Amino acid sequence: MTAPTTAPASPVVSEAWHLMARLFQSNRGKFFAACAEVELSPPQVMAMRSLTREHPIPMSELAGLMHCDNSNVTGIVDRLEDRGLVARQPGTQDRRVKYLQVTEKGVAVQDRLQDLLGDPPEGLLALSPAEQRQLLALMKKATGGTAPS
Amino acid sequence: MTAPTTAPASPVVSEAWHLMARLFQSNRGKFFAACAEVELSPPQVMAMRSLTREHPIPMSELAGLMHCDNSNVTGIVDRLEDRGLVARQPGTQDRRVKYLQVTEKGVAVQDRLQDLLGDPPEGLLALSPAEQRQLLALMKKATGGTAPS
DNA sequence: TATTGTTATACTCTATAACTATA
DNA sequence: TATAGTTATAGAGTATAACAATA
Repeated sequence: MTAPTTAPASPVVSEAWHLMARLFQSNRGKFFAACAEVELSPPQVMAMRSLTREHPIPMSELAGLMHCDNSNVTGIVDRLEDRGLVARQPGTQDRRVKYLQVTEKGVAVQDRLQDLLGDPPEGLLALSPAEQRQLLALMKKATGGTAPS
Repeated sequence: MTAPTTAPASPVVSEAWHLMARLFQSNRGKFFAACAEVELSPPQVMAMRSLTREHPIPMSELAGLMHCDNSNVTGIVDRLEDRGLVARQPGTQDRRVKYLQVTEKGVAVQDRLQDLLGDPPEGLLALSPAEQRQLLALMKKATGGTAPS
């Protein structure tokens, strides 16, 4: 990993990336609307979207996913816990770590967020079925190296 | 616009969108690193990325682009102006509006940010030239409806 | 001694409402 | 009166450092 094998970006893929970025940018309004809908701040929503009912993770892992410090997560989780959306569970092996358990109420919020945010932006729906399959194949290849965690 | 003509999302395009979102998510680390590099906060970086030297825009337009209130932009622009990256220019026609002019120093920061953030993520570079052209064609179609402003 | 999560601090972001200066 | 931007205020996010409990 010391020598980045990164091929230089061609103008073609650079423009494609730029347009992809635009697609995301134009989708941000939907994200803020969803935050307002569930009455959570954007970081709180990102936290809820990072957690799963099946696989509780430690505070520090959530901090990593959110690209912020452990100390920030303390406050964010405090507020989510105040609302009854998540619960801290001390680990059985290492009692320093606290696992984040999504509550029933939290799962309902997650489902609502999925309804609000899961659908692709309209631009993608304009693609024909064949083009949609093409796009999926390309994205599978592009994310193939990225482990699905 | 009252009857959304949105076709229901197929599983195919939904999965494609999900993978696109993952590509963006895995790119966020680069964004925060770029913020640290230029010593600006994420909102300040977003503001700098929203402005152009050639086409100054009013404060309120920047607020719209950033999906936040005018009053937030006041503080963000205050700090950018303190650093000499932008300048407020009162409009000649309507002296209430203030146009945001990027300074020389601001352009340098914009160029640096483009270096740090303009390149596509590695996953896209793994695509063959033919696939890259395919992706570009798809993105052009998907963003075709979205006016380039 | 090292690590997980919390607390303390200072600064920034955010929404809301009240204000000013223009129009 | 309406609008563009500012100011005031309170709550939330953020990085950093110091700290407690545990390992």
